[in-house]
Amino acid sequence: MVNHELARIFNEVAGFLDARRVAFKPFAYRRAAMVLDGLDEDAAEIYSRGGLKALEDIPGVGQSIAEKIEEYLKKGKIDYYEKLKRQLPVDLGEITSIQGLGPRRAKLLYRELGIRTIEDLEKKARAHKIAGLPGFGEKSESAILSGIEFHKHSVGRSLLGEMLPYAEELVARLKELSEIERVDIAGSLRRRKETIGDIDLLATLADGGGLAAKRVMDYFTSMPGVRKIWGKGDTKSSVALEGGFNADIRVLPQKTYGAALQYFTGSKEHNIALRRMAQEKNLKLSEYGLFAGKELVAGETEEGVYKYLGMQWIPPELREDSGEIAAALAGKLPRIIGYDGLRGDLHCHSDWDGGENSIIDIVRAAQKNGYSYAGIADHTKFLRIENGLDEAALQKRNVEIDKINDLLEKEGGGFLVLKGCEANIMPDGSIDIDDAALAKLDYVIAGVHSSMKMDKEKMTRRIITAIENKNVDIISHPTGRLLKRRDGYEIDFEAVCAAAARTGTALEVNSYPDRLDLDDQHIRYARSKGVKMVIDTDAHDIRHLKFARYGIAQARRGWAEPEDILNTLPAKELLGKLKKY
DNA sequence: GCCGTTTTCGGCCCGACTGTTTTCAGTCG
Repeated sequence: MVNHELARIFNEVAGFLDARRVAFKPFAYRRAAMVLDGLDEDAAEIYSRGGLKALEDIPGVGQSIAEKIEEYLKKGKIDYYEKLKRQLPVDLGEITSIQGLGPRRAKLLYRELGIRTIEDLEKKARAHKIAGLPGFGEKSESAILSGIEFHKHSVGRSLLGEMLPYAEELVARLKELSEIERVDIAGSLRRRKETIGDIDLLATLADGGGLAAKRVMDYFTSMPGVRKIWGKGDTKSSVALEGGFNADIRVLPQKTYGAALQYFTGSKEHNIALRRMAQEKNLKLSEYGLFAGKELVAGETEEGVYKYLGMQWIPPELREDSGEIAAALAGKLPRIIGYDGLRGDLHCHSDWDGGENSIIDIVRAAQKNGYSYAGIADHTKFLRIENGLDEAALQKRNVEIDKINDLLEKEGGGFLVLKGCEANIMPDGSIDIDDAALAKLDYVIAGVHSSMKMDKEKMTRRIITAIENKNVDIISHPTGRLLKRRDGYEIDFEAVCAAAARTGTALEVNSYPDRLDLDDQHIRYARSKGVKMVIDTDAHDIRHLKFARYGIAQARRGWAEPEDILNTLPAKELLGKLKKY
């Protein structure tokens, strides 16, 4: 998939243009990057299918960008981008990933101090060369240093939402090989952690011959997208892929495949606890099987291993040594929500607030997804840049939704469009739009989108005030974190949960790949306090509806059962469970 | 650079916040 790389390049081009104060073009390049990133079809396929014309049919891609994509596909690089990079030889993508640094300041740092990379930046900041530059002071310098610390923790890990589709593509390709019987994703990716270090694949061979294994290794190390081969042996190979991922494959014997899958899925802590337990029963557990003395007693399947140890099979999402082993021994694992457990999405942005798709397009996509309702939660007026709707516009949109519901009824019913919004929680906890307008909606989502640097006490009071608003049913992305970019705002989550439980306000599990907010720990705490949740995608494009599985994964990691998640219910029951006033 | 119920040119990308400033530039959502 070249889309990801193209998106990265176009985002960087936008940054270079920003640095030179070029107007409007950066916006165009960023839009094209965003669309490319969300595309299902590879740009290379689109081009081979329909040439430049087909590329220009991509929303946000016109003649100029289409030609640059063509150039990239033919030459592997884009002259315009290379030229911009020569003129400002700075790793813009990296530097601007530090909070508070954008293209303009990156340019200044290069001109004044020759800073090109994060390493340069850290050196100069530690040497106190940055405070004193025009526009920089003591606070900027220490903010840069703490931004670098944050960056170090997240570097080298990729988002689940980037990695999983890529890994699934690898699995599909490997399955085409006649030598291969079975391929699985293992490791933290199988456990659906929110960020992933690398892709671990396990496979068994159809006939088990050594020659077949060699062919699998040859195939794996010469796949398109392989940038570098770290290692290549008879049963294990390791490669670096474009996009910065590493992937490993191991070929394993069928007889003990389950034990290997268990071992390589982890987590390490889960495995240590499991091995200790096995030891107490005079058994020995390793990737080669479960042994009583020298006799192999289980190992062909994972289920067999767990069963022999006297416990339920544990879903990979729970394997973190956080109580799942005791629960499995007692036969009391939670009946966690399934990946097909949602009946609708309550957080879709339509073209009314600048999203990509019309309401009817969202309906069709949601129907295709097997949903029985879609909630349209457009931004409200405070968020001007997101084209937030004011009272009058919201009312007009409601009329359109009524019309669409009439149409759906004529088609035979069975699908409902719900009227919602994603309102803004102002610094004092009030909502940016009139109560009367909110009261006309089926439900109201409210979220913090501004003034995020409040202290903990103020931010907590702000969110609780919103929770106590009789019109607010759901709090969106409750902690505000952005993976690999910034931590959430400071809040007293226990107090927020107490208020949510008291008022019957639901908290959102936002499925957007860089949010996943609430996270697994928060979900687990919230459900322990009886707080209801909804799993939403925050889709700005119908292609984002498929992000739901990342939110579901997070909920599973948080031990959530269907009863904890309101949008596992049919629309009528769901509306009945939302806050009453 | 893209786009078109303002249609092939002329709009589009606003407003709050922060830190550095005494009136503003840069960043962010």
